[in-house]
Amino acid sequence: MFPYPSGAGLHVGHPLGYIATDIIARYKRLKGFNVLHPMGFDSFGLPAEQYAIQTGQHPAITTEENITTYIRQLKQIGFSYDWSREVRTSDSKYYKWTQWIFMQLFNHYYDKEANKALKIADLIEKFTKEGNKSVNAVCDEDTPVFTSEEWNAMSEFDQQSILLKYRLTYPDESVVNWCPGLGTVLANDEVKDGVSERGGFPVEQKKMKQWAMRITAYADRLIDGLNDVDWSDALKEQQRNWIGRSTGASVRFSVLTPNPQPLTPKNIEVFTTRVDTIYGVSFMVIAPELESVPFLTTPEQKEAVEEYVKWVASRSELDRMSEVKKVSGVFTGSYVINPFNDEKVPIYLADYVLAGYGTGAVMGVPSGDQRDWNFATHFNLPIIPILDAQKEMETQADNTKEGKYINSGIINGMGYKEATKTLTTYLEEKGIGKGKIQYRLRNAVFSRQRYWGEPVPVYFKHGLPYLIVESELPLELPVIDKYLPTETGEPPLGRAENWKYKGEYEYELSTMPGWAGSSWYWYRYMDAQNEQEFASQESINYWKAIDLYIGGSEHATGHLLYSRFWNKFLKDLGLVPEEEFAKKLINQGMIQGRSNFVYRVKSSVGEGKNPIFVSYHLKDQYETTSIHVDVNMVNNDILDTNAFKNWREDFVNAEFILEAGKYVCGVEVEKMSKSKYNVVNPDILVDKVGADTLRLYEMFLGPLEQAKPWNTNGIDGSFRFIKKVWRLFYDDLGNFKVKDEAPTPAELKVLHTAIKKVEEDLERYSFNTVVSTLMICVNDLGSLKCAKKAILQELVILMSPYTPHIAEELWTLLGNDAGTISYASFPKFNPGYLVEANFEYPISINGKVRANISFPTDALPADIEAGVLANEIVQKWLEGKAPKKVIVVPKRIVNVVP
RNA sequence: ACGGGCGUGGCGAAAUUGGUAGACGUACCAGACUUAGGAUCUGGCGCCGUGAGGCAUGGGGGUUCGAGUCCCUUCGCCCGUACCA
Repeated sequence: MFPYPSGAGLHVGHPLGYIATDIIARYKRLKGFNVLHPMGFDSFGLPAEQYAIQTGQHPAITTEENITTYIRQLKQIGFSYDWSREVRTSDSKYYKWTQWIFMQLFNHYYDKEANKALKIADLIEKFTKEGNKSVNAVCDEDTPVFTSEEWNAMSEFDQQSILLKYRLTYPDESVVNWCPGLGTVLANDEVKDGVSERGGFPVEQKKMKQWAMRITAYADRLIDGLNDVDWSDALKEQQRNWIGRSTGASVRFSVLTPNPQPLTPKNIEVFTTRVDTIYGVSFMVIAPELESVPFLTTPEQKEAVEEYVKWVASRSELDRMSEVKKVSGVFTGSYVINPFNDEKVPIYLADYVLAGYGTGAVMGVPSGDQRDWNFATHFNLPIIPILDAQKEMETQADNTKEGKYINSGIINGMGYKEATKTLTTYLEEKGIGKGKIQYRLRNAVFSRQRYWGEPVPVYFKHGLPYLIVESELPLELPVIDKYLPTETGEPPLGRAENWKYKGEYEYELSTMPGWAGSSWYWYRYMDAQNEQEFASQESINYWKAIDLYIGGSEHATGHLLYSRFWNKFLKDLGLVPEEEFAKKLINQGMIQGRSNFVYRVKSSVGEGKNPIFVSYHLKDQYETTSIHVDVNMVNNDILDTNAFKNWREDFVNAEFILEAGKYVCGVEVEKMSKSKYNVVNPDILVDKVGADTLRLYEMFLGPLEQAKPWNTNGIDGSFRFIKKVWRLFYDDLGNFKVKDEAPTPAELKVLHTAIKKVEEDLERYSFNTVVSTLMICVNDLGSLKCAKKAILQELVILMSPYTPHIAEELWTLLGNDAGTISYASFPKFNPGYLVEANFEYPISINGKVRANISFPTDALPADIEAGVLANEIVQKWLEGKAPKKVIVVPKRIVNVVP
């Protein structure tokens, strides 16, 4: 995943995934593959704009500077990127195509019959010929049904308004997450616990006109496609939950109110996943936020209802979440009629029903749902058992589906499956409901009231949006002098002079969200310079999709979902070949900060006193204050006291109470942040120990997927490895000692054990164990005093994915041409060199093969042939040579080449 | 509450399908070479035991010739979602 180029530069957590992909890229190249391993920058975004607001500096300038830093840092770590393919989402040559894809979305609708996106032009043709009755397409709920005559008689305005209900991107008046602190709207995945993910500002619900993406059209394919990708279960499950598909039925209840008004709804529709419990309905609950509430309220209940609605509105998101268990609600005075048994059912308001999900109305079945049971118990509503297997109705609901139905009219005596089918059929026959699939996923808001993003290639005529002409792309971001919203509350683009299409029509003033540019960028890598297409068909069909994608799991319901959506859309258009854009995904674990502390003795603070710091294990003997200390002055938790004295003016005269002559610091794992002085910049490490050591160490730290605190305590080991490798080539006096002699079997064994292990581990993306293997190999060769060119040359190739710099240097020292290390030169494993491998023979117990007995080949007495009974072999072996150890390995046969 | 994952020495961790648990690295201890060492090399390093040996993968139980690995149960931790009808 490409990075957002932040002002802080690369920190030590960033390269983790990049090192891993670089290793795989280099390894695959060694094996002869053609590898596309690029890098780019997600360079539109909020921080650069916030900075611009504060300083007046144009975001393009800050972004450019940051990217320069990033590139310098990345190059320093030695990534083998093909920089000629670099992309930047804020480059107009790039966002031209982001805008182009937006236009395609505007020009397409989702056809349920074809189960793919089709051209709006085709839809118009259908409307002209046969209206929309026969059209089975994804559209807004309120889309009217019309005939071809009606369509053809419509004004341009009305026709365009209707088409907007079908387009895959459309302006929509909807409730959005408005963040006053940031002055923009946020997507659901950008809001965490009622505050903005970035900045932590409060977020409120507000009705606004916004561009939206009809991602819900792809809900099913987004769920189904998860079966075909090699992603972690946790991540797939997260996406499934986010999409939240539930299968059930919608049922329409007719309203019975003593005081009907013109705006009183005639029916209330509910969605239920348990239509089989319909005979157990004893009340209905609707969300207090629904517009129809006042029209369902009787005069007697008016006061109570208004009070309740007010109370609900006054409660913050946090209050609501913390009081989930508490039952609250109020009776409206009105009723609905259960269409199955004509029972009169009271309508209540309660805040456990969400306005935003389904229809905002729920049928209450206390016998089958715990929340409904709580509600019914609280308000003394009847609890009707509907299954003969249900029991203990006095203490809790029973949501199992076992048993036969009772008290249930047409489904009495049936089981769950049959009942559901019968009821759904009945609903559809009578026209009072239907089988329905409900999603939690909302259409994605696609506008940000911001400057630093892609302009939307749209202008407005008579209040309706029109696309600009394709040849006019890119629609470049205009220059403005201030980055705040206008005085009238319009987005910053409202400040741009002459920001009008053909000098006449208003352009869209909001820009695209951060995820626009990142939802297709991997295709641009395939053909980064193309000016005619976002990438040529030839290059797309050659590279197809991402084979290995590495990045944080925080993108589960954002980038990774939107990218899948856009990819499926592009596939529908026949522009890309694969349904899923990333076949294999690894979520790298977050690198946490590891803070170090010093402990200042409280009594040493004050005028004229020198501050005294006490070492960690002695601190309990004093009253102390713990102070964050810069981790860059600490090595293996031992403080560099001189550096510490020079760190801050008030510490110049610091005194220390040491233990064993050292100052030991305390440790805590926290988030990496400047204020905690625990941010480790890779530059410092590269200076100290070199890029190869950093790469090696980051991989050695533990499994890639695992979150772990950054800890440089073990980095010396990786550095020592590099030095040990060097000593295989040079003696203590600095003389080159490699000789062109034939390797011994022992040396070959060491090398080939390593080749086998490295290859196996890299094929299963076990990055950390490879480092161990390399270390063992170098240690063993050191013990053997091996300085044979044939061995060392292969070793160099083997370690080159991890430590490319030193490998390249040693490669040329061995007399090879620089740069030739990368071509199909991965050493071939020869099992014949594993001369100590065991032979295994089956042992039978009670006539059944239960085990194999194994022993080393060199212990094999000469007169034994394969196939002789195990017991006999063991006997002969015992006679021939005393065994050190006998290992019995059942049900396992290893093929060995002696 | 639900979903996903995890629990192994002082620490980071290995153990690919059930098959010699703790590889490798750190830290620590001892020794060698050294004016010196934050260099290098050698040896030791799960726990109990002088020893032979015994006990050990959060706890308890099970399957198996054999369990860190599979099953049940329980405790603890992390991540995600949160009244989704």
